[in-house]
Amino acid sequence: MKIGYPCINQSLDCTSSRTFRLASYSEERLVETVALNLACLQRILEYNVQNGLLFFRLTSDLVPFASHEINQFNWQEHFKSEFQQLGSYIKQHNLRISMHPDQFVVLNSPNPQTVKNSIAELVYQGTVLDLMELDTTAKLQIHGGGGYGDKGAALARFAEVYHTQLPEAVKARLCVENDDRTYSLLDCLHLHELTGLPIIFDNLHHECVHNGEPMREAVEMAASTWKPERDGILMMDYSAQAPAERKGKHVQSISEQLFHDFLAETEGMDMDIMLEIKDKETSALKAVEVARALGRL
DNA sequence: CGCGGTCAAGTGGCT
DNA sequence: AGCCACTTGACCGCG
Repeated sequence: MKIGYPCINQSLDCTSSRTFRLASYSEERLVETVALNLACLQRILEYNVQNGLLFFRLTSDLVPFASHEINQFNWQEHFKSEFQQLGSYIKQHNLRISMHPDQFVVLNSPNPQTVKNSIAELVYQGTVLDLMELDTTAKLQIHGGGGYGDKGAALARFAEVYHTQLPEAVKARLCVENDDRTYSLLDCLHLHELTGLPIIFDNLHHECVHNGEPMREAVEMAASTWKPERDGILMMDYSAQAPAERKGKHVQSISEQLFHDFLAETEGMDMDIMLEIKDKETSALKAVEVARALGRL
């Protein structure tokens, strides 16, 4: 089991998510920003290794406007050795890596332009992992997309796009996550049957939208969709509901008791856990302690 | 130099 | 009908 946090480290004085406005786009600005982002990413990875945080999600902002038509620069070639060195460090320390294309990536949209943009974004993020020379256990996680009033038809459209439009390099890394309002675990299983995509499990989303499966059973169902030799072990997002806030909103800081309870409920199961909690590595470090005390790490 | 409106992109639930 | 949240704030113009 590996534990981690997404994208941003609040203890360091750098960010790998630097970007700029489209209006101020220039090649010079792009090169400068990517160089700073990659340098910061190396520092974050070193922090993670030193602190036993072996699972990390790379920010989508590593290369600003990477899938936008304004960006015609060959950043892949220009930063080839930097990516390769980052990948080498990742492999050397046996880190698990994921990326999470944002809400604009909708493979089942009725709008062909949206689908096209979504695929371009997936190609970009897959390319980052390819340039790092990571195997296909490094994943790209997306949601099912919109429901459009007919989830069955929407999932069939997703599968159609998957089979006819996605490059193999993307398909090999893609996984789909249950979301907190449209696609439940069972809906994702349906999509898994249509495509073979592994399901990345989110416990808080499952609490929001489910079909009565107890937590342990739900984790087992998601885990069964991962082919160990291709996908590695189950990845999951862990969070808890922010008290007195809108349903699905993430807590500020981990409840060690709730996390302990979750680990107890999934005793004997192996998975890598991404903590989607506002205070980032602070909670991740606490989670590592809880897992260690239970002999899970 | 700090504040706050705005930022490439989609969707659906809530007010 | 418009706002908000989403895996994550950061940028930049203005006072």
